[in-house]
Amino acid sequence: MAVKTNGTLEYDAKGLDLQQTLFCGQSFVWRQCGPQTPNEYKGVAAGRAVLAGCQGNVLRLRPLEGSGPLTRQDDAFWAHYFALDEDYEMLHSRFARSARLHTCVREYAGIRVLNQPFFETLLCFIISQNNHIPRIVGIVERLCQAFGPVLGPGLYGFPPADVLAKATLQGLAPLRAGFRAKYLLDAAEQVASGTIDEQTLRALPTDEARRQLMRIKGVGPKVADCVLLYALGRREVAPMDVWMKRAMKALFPKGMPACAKGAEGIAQQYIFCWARQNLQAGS
DNA sequence: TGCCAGGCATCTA
DNA sequence: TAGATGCATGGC
Repeated sequence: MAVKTNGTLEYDAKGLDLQQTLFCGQSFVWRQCGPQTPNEYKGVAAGRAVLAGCQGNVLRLRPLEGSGPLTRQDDAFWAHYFALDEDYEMLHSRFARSARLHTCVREYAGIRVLNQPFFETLLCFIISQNNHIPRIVGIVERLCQAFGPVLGPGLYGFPPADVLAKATLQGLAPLRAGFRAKYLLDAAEQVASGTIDEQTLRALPTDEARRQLMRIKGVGPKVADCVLLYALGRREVAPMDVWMKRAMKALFPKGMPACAKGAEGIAQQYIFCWARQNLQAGS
């Protein structure tokens, strides 16, 4: 039980590194707090707004100004969001069987693959296509401000699908999302109408779930795999973007070693971060 | 100032 | 069916 009497949540962080996890490119909804609290981050997911910080091996979440105390429902939600229910110690020991993966584990041991809300993740990765991370963050912010619920002073959540589905292309123009605006509308319409249903996707085999996701305009293999990995808990898929391909080629010229099979999602999250630091500078 | 980005849809051969 | 091209916008 992580709920404290002062309305905060405290967890055994189990080695979680917030900086590595929140800013390695799997989520676009977290912001670093001011210079006074450099190790604290504010974020919103599923209409829940928190300040998150790690002290030693304690992950502490507290409500943002204007939102109420955190509850038992928040407790379960955030524990799963930060993957505190996954056995990373076991995964690390599996990765360590490969010399190269061992390096990834050593450098990025604190990275967790987050379990993010489905519709939010879908929108974020539609926005991400052919785009830069700073601009993705900006578009997401404007999307929430324009269509999301007010959670506190200057604080907005993601718009629900039915709200966004009622918007028009003209209405989305201030987001400056470019050609992606029509894709956002199609995603919202299909989710709002039930054509795309999260629970149905969860029950489907991964390949079929991917096919269903790709019926949304603007969702191809890359975006679908990101949604499968980050929102639907499919750890066997890989978001094979440019960096990933480069990293895979650099790390595993003869293919992924057998020891990493079954955990590629997490392994590749490590590789992704390794690639961002090492390949960006060197290639 | 111009290239190009964590893709995808559409067109053409 | 595979390869080429255009897309909106803005970061760098």
